[in-house]
Amino acid sequence: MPEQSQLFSSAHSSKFVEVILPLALPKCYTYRVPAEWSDLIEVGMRVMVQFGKNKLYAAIIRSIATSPPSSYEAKYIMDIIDAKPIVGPDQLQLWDWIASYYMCSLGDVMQAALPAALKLASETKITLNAAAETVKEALSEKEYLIIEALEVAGELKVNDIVKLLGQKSVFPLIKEMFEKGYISIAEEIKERYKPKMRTFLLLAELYQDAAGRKMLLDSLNRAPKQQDAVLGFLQLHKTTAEISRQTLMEVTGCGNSSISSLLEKGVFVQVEKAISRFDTEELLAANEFVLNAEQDAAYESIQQQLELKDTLLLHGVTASGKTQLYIRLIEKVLAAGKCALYLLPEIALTAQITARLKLHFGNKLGVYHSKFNDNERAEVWHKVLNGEFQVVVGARSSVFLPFQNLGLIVVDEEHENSYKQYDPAPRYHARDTAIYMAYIQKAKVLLGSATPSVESFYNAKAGKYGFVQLLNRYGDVALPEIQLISIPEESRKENMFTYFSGQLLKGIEEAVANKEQIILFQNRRGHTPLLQCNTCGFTVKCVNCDVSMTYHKSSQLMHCHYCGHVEPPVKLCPACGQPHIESKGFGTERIEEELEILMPTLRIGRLDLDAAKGKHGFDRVINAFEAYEYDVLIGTQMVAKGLDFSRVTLIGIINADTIINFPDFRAYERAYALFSQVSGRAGRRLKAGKVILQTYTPKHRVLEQVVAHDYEGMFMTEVTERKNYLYPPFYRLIRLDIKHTDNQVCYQAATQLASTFRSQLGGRVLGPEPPLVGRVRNYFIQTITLKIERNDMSIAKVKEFVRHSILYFQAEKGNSQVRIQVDVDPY
DNA sequence: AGCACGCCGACT
DNA sequence: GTCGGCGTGCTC
Repeated sequence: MPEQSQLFSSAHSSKFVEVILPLALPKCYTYRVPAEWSDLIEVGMRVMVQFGKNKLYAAIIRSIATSPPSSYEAKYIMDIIDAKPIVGPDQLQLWDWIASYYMCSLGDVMQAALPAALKLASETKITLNAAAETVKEALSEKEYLIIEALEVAGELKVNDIVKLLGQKSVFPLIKEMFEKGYISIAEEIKERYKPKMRTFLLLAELYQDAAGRKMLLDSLNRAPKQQDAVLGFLQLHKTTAEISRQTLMEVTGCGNSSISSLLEKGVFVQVEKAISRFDTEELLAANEFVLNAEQDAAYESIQQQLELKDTLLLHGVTASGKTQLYIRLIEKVLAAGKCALYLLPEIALTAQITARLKLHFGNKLGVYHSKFNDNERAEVWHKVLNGEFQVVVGARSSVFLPFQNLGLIVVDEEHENSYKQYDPAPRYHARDTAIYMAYIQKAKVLLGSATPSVESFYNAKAGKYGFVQLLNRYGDVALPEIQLISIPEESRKENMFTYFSGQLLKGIEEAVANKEQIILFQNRRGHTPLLQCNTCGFTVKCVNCDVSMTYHKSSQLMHCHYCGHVEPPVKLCPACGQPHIESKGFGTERIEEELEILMPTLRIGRLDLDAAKGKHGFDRVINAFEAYEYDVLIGTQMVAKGLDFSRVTLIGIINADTIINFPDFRAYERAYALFSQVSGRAGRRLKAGKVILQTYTPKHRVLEQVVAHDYEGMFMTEVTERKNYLYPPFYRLIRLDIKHTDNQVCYQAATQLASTFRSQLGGRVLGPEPPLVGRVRNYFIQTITLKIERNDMSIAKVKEFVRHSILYFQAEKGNSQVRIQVDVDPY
């Protein structure tokens, strides 16, 4: 890399770019652009910059200035990566909004927004210095180790050396070895997006006409394989303009060597070309569906209301044909020359819905979610950018795709909490982000759900959103009948067989006899979630987290579901040494095991996070169930989401209580949604389905509402509760998690912060208190919750105050190791 | 994030 | 003494 300061030291008409770095930094940085490049740069392009000592990053240009910064000398950008911007001004405006609304840095937003292949960063590579002759005797032990490893591996990363030596600070040593001339150090950027290449064959000029072809074929009389290849080529050429080497081999069945000979003879010429990763050869004719009268009325109403309102809630019972409405609306948007985005919760992004949309939109449709690899995601990004994809179905992160003229965003299953990102910042809600993006691009938003979130339903009722209902299932299939089973009562009647009531077992038997299928729902994976000593009461906990270990039968190990730590199961109590370890509670594996014992001929499949592991694990189980290889599918939440099996007539909910009793203000809402959704899996075609719901509290109001399919009833009671206890939609919540490896330090930090907040916000501050799981991955946690009323104090002011308080707190000595996470609108 | 610098305890 | 850990501050 040339010394830039010398190259460009006389520049006088340079421009200055303010860039976003893909790091959690509180502000943006300004770099100088060499004069000869100043006409090339545009906002939204990536530039390569050096940040700090020697790290290189691809940064996004946020703004361009013509005068230099006053207080420091700006470094030069090293390169311009893009010929055209990869994000538009609308995207950058969205990033700004997210950073301020969700209280995170622009760098965090950039990390979430861009597909990995577009985020370049250098990596320090260490190689042997070929010029140096190392005298092995003169080396220290560590130097010797490194050089030996380099001789074997060729190159090492800094992290490799950390591992090799088993020590943390490794830089001084590397620096010293570099100065002695033993090694070379280079910052390497790997270009991560690679277009997919394919080799195509062309027939040489000489053989283009009939005479030439005849001569060619005659000359190959003694090489029948090659003759076949040429004949095959000519045949294909009638229908396809470009013939790849691979296709020709597949079609004619001739080998690599025949084609190589033909290339050598100059019959074929070979060219490398970039091709799309999303070949949609099988563009099937769109199957025409007709909207029924209710859908038709809904369609008209949606159109009308969207003239006046920007967002509309479509409340449609399961299987009422919402997807068909979405497709019609998207078609209309496309006809007007605009784009559409169809958001789905990650887990529901199954082949089923994607295939349906593909049928309608063919190669205008892009699919975007985390199961795709880096290159595929980057390709979707580029195709949205150049307008090839006018419709995208995707999970939450697709709100970041670089659309320029969105007409409609559909947020399907609007109530799903997986729309809220929790783990790395930005902790954004894709539904709310979509609404903001639609506002930027003057597009409309359609929220759809059978069980809308209380917030959205409230907004609809209040007239803020448009509102349309679909109250009947498509084809007038009846809603499933839900039967509550009281576990205590059945136990008294001795009608419980381990976890199954007599009614449930009978239902399973009947369904199997009718060649129908059953889904059993148990919202807990693994075999035994709690191992407890019968003698002293000790429970086996994770070494890193404050949760009990779950025994998994499949691995024969105890797993921590929070940090992934595994251990062999204990035989003796670690506290008292007695061998009386008792298994308490049950997960999907245990249900499977017990059902196998009760009904040995049953064909049972299981679908949970463990079974769905691997790239196609999920699809494999689903496909097997669909192909009737199982009678019963046992699963967690996963079985509830958007799957559609025609043979399923019975749903069993093994135990409703853990979900209802979850300590969270949204627990009832979530329970209602989950049970309704699981129930909706039953009887989607001709026959009405049945749901057997086992519980310890059959009189619970939420369960009564579930049985009555009374969404509005649930909504009304929830709204009252929310109003009384100061929760959304009446109040806004901001949650702060304070984390530290030392419980005492953590508590003190949280207390200090809480009192700072209280000085301004008074009773709006709750806590600190430890959350449900008080320690995760060796970090103790304290939580502070802020409840801010909607109409009084400006939320922006509160956020600014909180941000300042945190900044001030962390600048104090001794607080730098305290981690503070802010979660706006927590879920 | 990642790297330098400075302070401090535990070893040759 | 000095090596290596940890806390702090800064990066255009």
